[in-house]
Amino acid sequence: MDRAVEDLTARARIRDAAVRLFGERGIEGASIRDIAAEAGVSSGLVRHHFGSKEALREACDQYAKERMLQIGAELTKDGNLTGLDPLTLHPLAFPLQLYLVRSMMDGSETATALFLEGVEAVEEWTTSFGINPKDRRGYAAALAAIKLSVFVFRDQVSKALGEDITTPAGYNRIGQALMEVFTIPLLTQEQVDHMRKQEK
Amino acid sequence: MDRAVEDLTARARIRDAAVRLFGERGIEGASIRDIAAEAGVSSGLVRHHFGSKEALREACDQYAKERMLQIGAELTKDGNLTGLDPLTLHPLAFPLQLYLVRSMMDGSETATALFLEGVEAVEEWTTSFGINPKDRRGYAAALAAIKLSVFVFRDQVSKALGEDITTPAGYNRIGQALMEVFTIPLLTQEQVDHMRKQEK
DNA sequence: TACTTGACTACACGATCGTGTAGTAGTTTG
DNA sequence: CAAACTACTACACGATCGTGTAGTCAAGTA
Repeated sequence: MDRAVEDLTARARIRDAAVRLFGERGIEGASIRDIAAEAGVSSGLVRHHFGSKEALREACDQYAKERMLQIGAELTKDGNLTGLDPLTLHPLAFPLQLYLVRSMMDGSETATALFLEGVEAVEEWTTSFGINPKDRRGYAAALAAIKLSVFVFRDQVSKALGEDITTPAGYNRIGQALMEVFTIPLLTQEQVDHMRKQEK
Repeated sequence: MDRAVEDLTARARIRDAAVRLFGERGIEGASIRDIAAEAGVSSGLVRHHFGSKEALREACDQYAKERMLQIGAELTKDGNLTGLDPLTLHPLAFPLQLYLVRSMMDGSETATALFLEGVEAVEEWTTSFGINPKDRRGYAAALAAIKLSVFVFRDQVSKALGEDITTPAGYNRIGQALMEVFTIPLLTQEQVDHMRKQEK
């Protein structure tokens, strides 16, 4: 990050603090006073700049979405990312993802829209790479959810691995493991068909 | 469910209401008064039976974990489940999963312990089925997280599919899609190796 | 200089939170 | 029969919540 914290405007500091605290503690769990303290301003200034807590949340939604798209564009431009890479855990995206997941779980439309865009991106990716599942949409939705899963349960996964997956080393390890999931076929088509008949 | 709601003791009704509301709104988002109203009792009775909100949460943790293991045992006993089935979305497990995920995100040790047990179960499953990833532990952790992913983003996935995945029809559809993820290899081993070199 | 405007703070408001206290009704127990 | 215990309610407490109001201060503008 090339921006020093003290160089940011108060409004930006508030927004960054809100994304962080909302993401860490949930929307209900982070108070305006907490956010103001984190940003080093009075609680009244939060209201001055954003009007209400709900409006602050929407501003965070918008900002997080734009930043995520921006970061995604930059990383894919360098050509070192495929549609499957766990961009999710990239240091720049980390607090934004944390926030967006919380916001999704709280029913945010903006965050949900970003998920849907992700599904469509995966859909196009499978098409262009010649992957043809029977239910492309369902397949893409499952993959989009999977891309976020390791992130949502980062604490649990870290504990299982005995290694913090938010560090570069751990991030690489779980990334490799995730790749292996997509490399080793766990089931044969016959098994899947057999299961389908059994289910209801 | 063979138990009628009105037949449950007040304590059980409170616990069920707490699991439901904690799961839907998060721990901070559900007040003791909300839970009491949902259970049809006074807020004082919640305190009488559980002592404090934190103690109520721990009781819910314990109950949800036991019920999940119980349900899992019953379903696998019938022999119509493999280690990969999205038990996650089973009607019986649904509110429990909802709660456990929220509890995990709030740092619950009991819920995290359940996740770790899930990782170990997947580890044993891969071993007995002759699946040999380079990092078995990491592989199992990724799979454990994936099993929960579709569930966490059920609203988003439902919206992407235009079909509620908590209904039997939608549940089958996303289940099939998830199976396909494990059936179609997305990457070759060479691609994975190539990626590994690129990363850092 | 006088006026406006935007960033910012201090403080008080009603509501709601988790919790504490006191007490009632019904059953059990000696 | 009296004492004890359990399930349960009503109500009040201090703290904290989001929000509202009033005002300070600095910069720009006519």
